[in-house]
Amino acid sequence: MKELPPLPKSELEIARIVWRLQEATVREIVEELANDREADFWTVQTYLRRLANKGYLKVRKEGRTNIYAPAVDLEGVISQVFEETVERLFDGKMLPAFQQLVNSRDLTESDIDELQTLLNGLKAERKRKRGKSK
Amino acid sequence: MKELPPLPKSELEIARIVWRLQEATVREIVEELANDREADFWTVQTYLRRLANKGYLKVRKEGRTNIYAPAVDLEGVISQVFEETVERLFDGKMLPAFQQLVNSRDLTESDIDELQTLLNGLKAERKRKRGKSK
DNA sequence: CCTTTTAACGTACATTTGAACGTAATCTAT
DNA sequence: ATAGATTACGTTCAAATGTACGTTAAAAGG
Repeated sequence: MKELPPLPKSELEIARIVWRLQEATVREIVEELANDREADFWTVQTYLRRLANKGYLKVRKEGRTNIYAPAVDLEGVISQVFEETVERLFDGKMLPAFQQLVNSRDLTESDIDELQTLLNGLKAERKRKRGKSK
Repeated sequence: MKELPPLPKSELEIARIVWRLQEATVREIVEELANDREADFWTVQTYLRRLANKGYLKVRKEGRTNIYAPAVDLEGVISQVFEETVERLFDGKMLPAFQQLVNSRDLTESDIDELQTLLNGLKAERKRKRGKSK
């Protein structure tokens, strides 16, 4: 995915709501936010316009109301932002990031089992790929 | 750890160098940075002053030169910043963050084994704790 | 058709962040 | 002792970010 302009915290928060709703008006997003925090209609509207200008969202008009929808893939954006953080905090190294992730939580054995299952699946996938490439 | 003011990218970059060197002058940090990027003495100096004012670093003077040293624990700061990101991108959920971490890398089998070993150790630790609490 | 309500666009403002300088003071070299 | 080099502090500036409003226009209601 082409790298888009930086995505500050509040814009990311708004963008994630649009991704979750798949499309939304300003009013709908304001209502969604009201559950967590107070946000003026005008503020949200500005964020949405900035996101559209940056290329994260696309807009179509219905009557006088703008409908905002994702213009890029959520996974790609999350990946980009997260990797930048891992790079910045851990020089991109997975192990310390992973340690930070698990050590800061009270994991149950079943949580751990779930992670191990994931890793086993990854391992099997690597084996399959290697088998095929030989 | 008491929550300190936000730590922007460039300040974090400088702070990590101080943590690595354990203590440093402006000049030493500028030299350290020169390997990666161009940075004016004045710019680094400003960042260091901001970090000290925010409580991340402490300062002592030797002659006319300030020596900067960490005032808080690196782990605590990394944890705070990383957790904020996981909260923001994944609503604090470990599994999607973990998936993002491993799926964006070409992990070898030995990488995966290393992660498994870590998780096994964690599991054993959980068992020991539970045993003791009974 | 007129009035009221509400949304969009352009714009404004404060703070934060990235980046840097000017002057005074201190240290080093001669 | 003086000149040159270098550092600190206070300050400055631009861009980014967080937040919000005013006027115009469109839709809804009467």
